[in-house]
Amino acid sequence: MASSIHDLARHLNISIGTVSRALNGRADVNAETRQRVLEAARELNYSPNQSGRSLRQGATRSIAFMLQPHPGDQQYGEPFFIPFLTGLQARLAEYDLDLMVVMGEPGQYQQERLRRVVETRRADAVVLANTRREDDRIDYLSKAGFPFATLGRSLSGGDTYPSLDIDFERAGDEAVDRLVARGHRRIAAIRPSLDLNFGYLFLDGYRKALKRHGIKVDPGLIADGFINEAGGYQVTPRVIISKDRPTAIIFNNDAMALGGCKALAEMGIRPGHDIAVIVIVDTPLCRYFSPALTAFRPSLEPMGRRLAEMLLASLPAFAGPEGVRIMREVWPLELIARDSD
Amino acid sequence: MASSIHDLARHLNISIGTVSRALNGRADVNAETRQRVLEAARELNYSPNQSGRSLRQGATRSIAFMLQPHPGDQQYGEPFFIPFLTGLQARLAEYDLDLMVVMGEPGQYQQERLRRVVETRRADAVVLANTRREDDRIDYLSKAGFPFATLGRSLSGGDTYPSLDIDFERAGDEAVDRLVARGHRRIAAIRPSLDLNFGYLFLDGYRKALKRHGIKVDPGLIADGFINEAGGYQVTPRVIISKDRPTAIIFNNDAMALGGCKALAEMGIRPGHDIAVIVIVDTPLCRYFSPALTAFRPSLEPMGRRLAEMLLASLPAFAGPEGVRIMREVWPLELIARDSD
DNA sequence: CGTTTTTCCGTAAACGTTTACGACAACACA
DNA sequence: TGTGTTGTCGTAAACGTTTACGGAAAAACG
Repeated sequence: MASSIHDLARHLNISIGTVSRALNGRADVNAETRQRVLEAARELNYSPNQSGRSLRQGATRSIAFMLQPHPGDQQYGEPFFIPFLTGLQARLAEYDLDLMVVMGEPGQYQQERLRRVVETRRADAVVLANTRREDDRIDYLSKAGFPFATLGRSLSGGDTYPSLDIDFERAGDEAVDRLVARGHRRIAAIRPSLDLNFGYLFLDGYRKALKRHGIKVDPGLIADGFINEAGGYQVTPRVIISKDRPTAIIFNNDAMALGGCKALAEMGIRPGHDIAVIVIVDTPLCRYFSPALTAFRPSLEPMGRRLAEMLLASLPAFAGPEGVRIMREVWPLELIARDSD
Repeated sequence: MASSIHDLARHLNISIGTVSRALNGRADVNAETRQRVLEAARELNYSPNQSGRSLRQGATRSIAFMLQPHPGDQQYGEPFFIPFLTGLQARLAEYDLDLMVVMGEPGQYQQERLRRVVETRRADAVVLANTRREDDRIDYLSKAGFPFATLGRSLSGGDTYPSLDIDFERAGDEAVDRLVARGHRRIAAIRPSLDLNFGYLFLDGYRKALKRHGIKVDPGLIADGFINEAGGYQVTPRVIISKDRPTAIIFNNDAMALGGCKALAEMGIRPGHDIAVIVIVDTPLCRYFSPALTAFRPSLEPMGRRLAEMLLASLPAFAGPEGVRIMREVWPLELIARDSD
């Protein structure tokens, strides 16, 4: 069934060394012999066995994508990741690299799974998602000297690895800008309570913009909640209760925004009429919600492709003539103005 | 850095054969030696190199999931697949199997990518999604004798492989039932135009239920469109235009439903008021749309786990004491009644 | 023609495992 | 004591590649 390089060699009456060299485009093989080898390979339907290759070369030609569902995130997961994954795997495929997807149990750190991938050398590098502010996965990989890149920034590990993130500061900043320009002064911010770094980045931008506009930051207008619909539902009333009610809310997560809007509805407060709502990361849900939610949208598929490139550029085996480069990029979001603000 | 079985052997002054047997729980090794080996393995932080293992055993311990985006399906992909993938990979992980995700270019058949996986033996089996009515991927895998399972049914390949599908016939049937019970007699059906099998299955159920209720099937009430929002938007007016307007529409896809509702809105027809709308496969979008769309919902995460089990049961290396079994299952959907019908 | 260079190819080792086989010692049994 | 059995381990081959090395023939050069 599966023909090996030995079959080819026997069939052609030459040595396996020559066959291998011919197939790999080595210079020291006669043009005619190469031709014969290639023909025979087609004829015998030969493809190199990846396990043999991996063993000899010490490289598996596959990249692991570590996706960690947030706690409570069950039914439909993050729509966020499919387009990112699409881009990532598309670019990797161009380099003949495979993509392994490793998920953790929802809400559980995935150190074990990560260790397994690294120690059994199932992948040549990993891509981390759901980056935490302090991320022990990053510490582990740095210490182990295992190549990786992250989607999202982290305080861990220094500048030793490529990372690509969305510009949450700027999004927070621009959201405030937009709201202030529309006359709002009391602007609430709702973000996830976990150690997810983007919650901090968002808040930085939010604070900075308020300060620029001479608006005092009111801690009563900032709330943290579980990063899902229930969390948004639960925590939103807290910023509403305050005597001097906000006229606008910025949600740092789409699911939380949906839950928040539900809570608002129950309080008789209509987004887009009685209160302005902006969501920092757009998903299709924002578009179809009623009222359609104004949101900041990232370019996920291009980001996936880009992070693949950045990761490869950091790997000696794939680095171009300029040598290994550690790149860090922060990408802007695009404001999609809809009906909620 | 990476310690091999040789390092262990040298460290303990025993042969690599014994080390391997000890680690693999073979019977013919002294209890005390095994203890020493296990300790040394922990001490030297040893994990078996997967490439070496794969090469020797002729098995990679990884399963490929072939996900093929539909043409035109770009920004957010199918929210459908994340929970399925979660379940699939969770169960596979229990068997220490990895999940490789292979996507095709949107709208392009992925034969090439599939051949590559099979011929270079990068995976031990594959799981096919987006099953076509006649699917050349299935033909290829059957002919090649490569193990696989499918999410979705197909006419290709006979009953030689495990498959798990949603009961689209019954969903179509029940949707009609429900609408008839509410007084509707003119019920339109909109489905994808591609060769996707579920479009046919749905229509079977739809026709069967109409017949049971003594309602003649009106071809003017059935339309095929591109399986995305634009397709639904484009094709929905066709069934509306007919002189004797339908009072209800069943959409066989969530994206098409959203596009269809947009078209209806532009014609001044309000779902839930002027026309009843039911969607066959629920996604979060249906829930947040306004009006919230009544829809049939599958249990995707359990289905993912189940298909993993079914695939493994069909593999000699994993089959239990009953031996290899080829299972085919069709799972019911749950009706989520909302506001659109 | 002799020497050097180039071209091309075969040999064999190596990557890290698993496992069939046989060896040896200890033990049991008659 | 001789024979068979059992327990434990070492040896070596094998999986399918790639590649360092060396050698033979051909070509180039003086």
